[in-house]
Amino acid sequence: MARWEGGAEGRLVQSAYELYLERGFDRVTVAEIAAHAGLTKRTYFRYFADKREVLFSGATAFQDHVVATVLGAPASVTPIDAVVAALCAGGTEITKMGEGARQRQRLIDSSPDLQEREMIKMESLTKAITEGLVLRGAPDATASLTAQAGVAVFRTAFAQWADAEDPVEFEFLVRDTLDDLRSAIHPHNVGALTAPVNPQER
Amino acid sequence: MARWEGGAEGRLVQSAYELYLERGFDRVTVAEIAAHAGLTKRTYFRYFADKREVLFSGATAFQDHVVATVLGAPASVTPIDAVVAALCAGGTEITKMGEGARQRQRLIDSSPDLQEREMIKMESLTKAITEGLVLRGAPDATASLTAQAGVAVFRTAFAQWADAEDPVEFEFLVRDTLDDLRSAIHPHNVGALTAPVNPQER
DNA sequence: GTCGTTGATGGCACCCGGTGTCATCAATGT
DNA sequence: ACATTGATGACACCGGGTGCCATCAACGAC
Repeated sequence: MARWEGGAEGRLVQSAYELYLERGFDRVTVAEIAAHAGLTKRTYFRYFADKREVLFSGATAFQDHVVATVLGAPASVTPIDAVVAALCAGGTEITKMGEGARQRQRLIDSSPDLQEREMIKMESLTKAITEGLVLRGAPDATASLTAQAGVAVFRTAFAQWADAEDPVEFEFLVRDTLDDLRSAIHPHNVGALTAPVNPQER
Repeated sequence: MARWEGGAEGRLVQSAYELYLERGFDRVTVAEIAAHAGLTKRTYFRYFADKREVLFSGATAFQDHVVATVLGAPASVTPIDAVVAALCAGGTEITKMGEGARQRQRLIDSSPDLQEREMIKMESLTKAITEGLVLRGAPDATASLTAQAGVAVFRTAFAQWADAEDPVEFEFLVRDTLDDLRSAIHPHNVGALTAPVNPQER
């Protein structure tokens, strides 16, 4: 029996990754994960709220780290730069996990259920960053939009990193992505919105 | 028996809204929704993939409409303006539902499960818009970031509309929000990212 | 008119995710 | 030795979701 051998939570995480990667998320039952870790289904649900949460155990730590970095940025740094820098630093930590991080991302991308969960984690991250920016003195609307933009940059850059064949510096990807976003949003033709604002019927 | 009375899907949607709004999403069972519509649980799952999907039956139509509007915009319009104009037009249609749309949004905001589903619908919308922009000739990265920015603007503006006490013109909210995003992203201090890129330890 | 065919529905058994409740067992302190 | 505490197991239960087959109305062919 593995009972009382300690490290139950870690064993559950390990078992979950092994089985999910081997068979796919929806072809594994919670009871199997628990048994593979020498535990039972009931014990699994004492550590994780549901079947998906075991893959997001590090999410709160990541979020707290990012928010702390935002709050620690000098007041002279603009909100968007503070957010992007914080996400860049946090993301760089993740990329140090190397192939493991890529595997996890591929696993999440393979299941709609897991994508849903990742989306809401990103939403939670966005809201936390927004609060941090408000604490720094930014207006509510600015804070929220800045957080959303920063997270969009992070997601895009991280997806590129995970897809890349050869190892890439995450920081460079983030910088380029932020530049891309800026030029994509830049009002080349001022007032272009006003004229064809209602081209409804075809 | 309501069997063979037709309009089964519509009756299910109606029943779901009534019960969800009355008791809250997680205090209603699918069997109850079906019974309230004179049908059975089994029939419910022939029309909707799961318990949540009944609240998102119009999502694909909205998405298709937005994408079609993007594709129909003149080539002279910039991607971001095309996306925002399309989402503005689609959103204006939704706001015509009035209090019903607000009720639905409050319902979704009251349940994490429903928020997850809404997130993935927004993600689907973002991907569809991205494809549309690529068809218009935009580079992949630009298309994706533009779509994400546009959807962020839409979400922010719609949330403001749903929260507002007095009736507001959705188009004005969208315009203001896009302006806010632009100024939030604008590089006031060029190069601010390079210096404190790694303020990790506190 | 009767007879197949078709499509929508009901009924039922089943699996699995998730929870409430209580029993069990090891470690620890007195 | 004994009580306490905390983690675990065992079990019953609910509800979401599915596979499979039976049933029934409508419709067309003859």
